[in-house]
Amino acid sequence: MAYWLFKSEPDVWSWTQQKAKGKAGEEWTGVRNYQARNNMRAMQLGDKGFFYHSNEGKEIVGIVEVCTLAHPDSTDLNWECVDIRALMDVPKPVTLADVKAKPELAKMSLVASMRLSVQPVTAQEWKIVCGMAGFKAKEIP
DNA sequence: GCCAACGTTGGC
DNA sequence: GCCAACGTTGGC
Repeated sequence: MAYWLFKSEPDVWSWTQQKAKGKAGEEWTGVRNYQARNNMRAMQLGDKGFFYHSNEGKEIVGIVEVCTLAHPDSTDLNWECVDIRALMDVPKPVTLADVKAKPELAKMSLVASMRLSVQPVTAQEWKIVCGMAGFKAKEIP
């Protein structure tokens, strides 16, 4: 099981909209970057990810799960995407400033590869961020 | 709204 | 295959 981070501008696609899609989930369309696409190709069913609001908020607001493997992006068949579904809110959003303030997270893609829109997250980073988000050790998704 | 970082494109 | 020009992302 791997962990990821999905960035979205709330103006374009927000966590509220994602949650409204429920268990069915929604295509993560619009990625036009090879590295981000390769990350999606590597995803397995059941992989989990953070849902991050860029621009407005600049914070991790929820937990999602990959529910469809990479397939052609319906908005441009030359590209690919996965489907993700919202699992739960984060008890307390984790802001970019929070992440930057943690020396242990200096290597996290969110800080180190700022512009990448679909990023890998290590198991350790996942744990730390979940802790910051208010999950108790036993509740970490 | 500005601009730095960085990916992509295209001329050579 | 190099690299300058250009476009886009996203923090500030």
